Amino acid sequence: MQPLHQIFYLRDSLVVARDLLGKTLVRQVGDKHYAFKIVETEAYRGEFDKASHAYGGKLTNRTRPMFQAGGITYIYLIYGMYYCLNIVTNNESIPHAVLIRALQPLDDEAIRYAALNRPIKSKKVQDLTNGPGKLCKALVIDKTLNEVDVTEKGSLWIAESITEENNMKDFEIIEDKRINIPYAMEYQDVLWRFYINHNQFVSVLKK
DNA sequence: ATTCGGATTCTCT
DNA sequence: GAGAATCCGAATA
Repeated sequence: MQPLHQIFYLRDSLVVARDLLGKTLVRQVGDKHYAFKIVETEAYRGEFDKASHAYGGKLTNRTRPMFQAGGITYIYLIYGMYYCLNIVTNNESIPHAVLIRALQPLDDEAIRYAALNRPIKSKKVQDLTNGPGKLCKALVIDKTLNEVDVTEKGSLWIAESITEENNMKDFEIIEDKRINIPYAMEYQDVLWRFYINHNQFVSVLKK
């Protein structure tokens, strides 16, 4: 299993958000690997996207990672208590990013790791990683993993899909509005959220 | 089944 | 000082 090359990320976040579906996110701690399938994403496009933290090219300490070349993480704290994981895309100085909204554990090891770090009452496995805040908690992703290079093996990286089905893109992609961006004016209704149809780990289904 | 509010703290003005 | 790319439990219907 090899990391996706940086070329993959040097494109518009709208394209990368779709292409990341079915790919494998690897959380590496010590000599252990925990593998998860990416099943739901959202594209944020800084220049003119009012939902983006980098709207209008706004460069601050927080948004700085988005202005780097694609292939690194952008992680921020939201509502004072949850982290969100984004993958920066496009070229340097174009602040595009893809929010990872839901993951599916690919084996029992991954499930155990998630359950250990995010104890919940629910018996449903889906509830461990079916949301952007949930998956960060379950995979122990916080600000210390900000600006991590996901194109090389390390604490967090992304690989090609591990199953033939996903490599063939043999699944239907649903397009829908992004979640919880009421302040984004005309951009709150664009269909920039993508998820794998019928996947049990998706956080919010289209109405 | 759907709606509502509280938790909690970083970030920017 | 305001507000946030969320989650969960409680209340309502």
